[in-house]
Amino acid sequence: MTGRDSGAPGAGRFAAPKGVLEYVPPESIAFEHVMRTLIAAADRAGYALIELPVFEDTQLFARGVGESTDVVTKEMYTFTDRGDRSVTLRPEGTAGVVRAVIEHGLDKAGLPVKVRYAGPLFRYERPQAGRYRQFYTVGAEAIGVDDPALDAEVIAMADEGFRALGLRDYTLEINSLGDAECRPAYRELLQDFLRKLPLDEATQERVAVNPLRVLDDKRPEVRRMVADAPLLIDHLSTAAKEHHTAVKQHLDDLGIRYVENPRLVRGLDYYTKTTFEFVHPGLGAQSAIGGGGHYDGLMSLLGGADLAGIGYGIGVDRVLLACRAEGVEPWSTARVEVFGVPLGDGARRKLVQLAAALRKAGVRVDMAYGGRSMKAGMKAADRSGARYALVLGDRDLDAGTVGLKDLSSGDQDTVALDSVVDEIVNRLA
RNA sequence: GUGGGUGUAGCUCAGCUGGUAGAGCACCUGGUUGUGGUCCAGGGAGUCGCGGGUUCAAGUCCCGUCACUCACCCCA
Repeated sequence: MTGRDSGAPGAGRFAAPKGVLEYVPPESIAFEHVMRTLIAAADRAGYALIELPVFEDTQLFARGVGESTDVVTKEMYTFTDRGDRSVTLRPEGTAGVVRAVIEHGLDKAGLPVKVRYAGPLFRYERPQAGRYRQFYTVGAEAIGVDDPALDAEVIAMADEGFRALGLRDYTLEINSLGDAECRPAYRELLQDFLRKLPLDEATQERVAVNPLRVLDDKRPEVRRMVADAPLLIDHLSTAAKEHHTAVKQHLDDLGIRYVENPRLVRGLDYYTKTTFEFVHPGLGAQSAIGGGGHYDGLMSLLGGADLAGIGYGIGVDRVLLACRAEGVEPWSTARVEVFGVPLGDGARRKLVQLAAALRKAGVRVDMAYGGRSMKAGMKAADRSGARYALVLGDRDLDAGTVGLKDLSSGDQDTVALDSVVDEIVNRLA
């Protein structure tokens, strides 16, 4: 069964691949609004677009994200191309950005390097509410300067994006994962603790390869067992502790509310010091609408200079779910501002010209096509969400006028054909 | 990878112990020979996910299969 889908409605037709979300009108309007709003927040802080491939050398992710992570061990879309290279659809954004920064020497031209990106990520998982195999993120990274103020800036950008959309019911959680000085010792301490617990086999394995993640287990029985586990926050190095304190100070200064979650661990190995997650209750079993953190070793690990970085990834699909859950809808579903309704061939010919002229003037315009009745045309005008209908018949044409109807009030004025573009531009201004 | 739920019109769904496929919404046309959002009338549209079985007869029962969906695990 390749490509065909005999189980889909209309058997024998093609269906989208499993686990992908598609945005078709009118939902796509909301999707695009969310995406643009999130991007705009990063843009205002001086993060420039970086446009990268959606697939990379498999080893980039294996090494960068971490061999022991779930993402690498079981969630990558990996395939061999015709040149016998192993490539992988990007499961996250940061590794590719760091690779590109190194490859193009962006870190040689002044620090920090501040870039943003937006697009699809891919993870081979069983789909469910808020979790898809192809999902959309908006991300930003600041690389090359190790300053808690940058951590705060990145968090504030995400917060600002959510706020601009009108979201309220989310919570910012923060934690510190320590640094190269304190993390190894703590790791051993934690392993010693965890090894004494009667954990299931899979979890014991996790204790061996990635013990921090056991702290983040959702299962109540595991939660109970690790309730008394030593926490990294109590074992931070002086530098990591200062960094953490400074980040919180900045957040306080900015009036950004947060809760400290000492068990917040992220699924990717490269995080150090600050980690954060924005959680929202309206996503089914998922919780994070965005998250990110600080990474000290990733640049050098991937062959670049020993520079720190901080970044976030925001899930556009999940933010949209959050908007729906909160009932916020800050986008307009109006496709156009003006809709032309012609009656007769001469009128249609003139309206085609008027539409073009209005578009040239920056007005969004559509019109009724297909030579149908005026009633059908008005119906289409109504559905388009336009504020004004331009009603033109051959009688008006002879008189050199056109009907300009306000679709919400129903009032209609007669306007001279040669001044109607100016009239509309003025009214919309 | 493991488990639950669901597949009937474009959408949301009804369809009882088997008996000739339905509703609402949407869409199209007309009522209104040049005016939408309300109302009325009419219309188009479904291999009832797919395959097999039982039966005189299957949307309905049985088996298989596929898909979707929710959840576990984990994350955006």
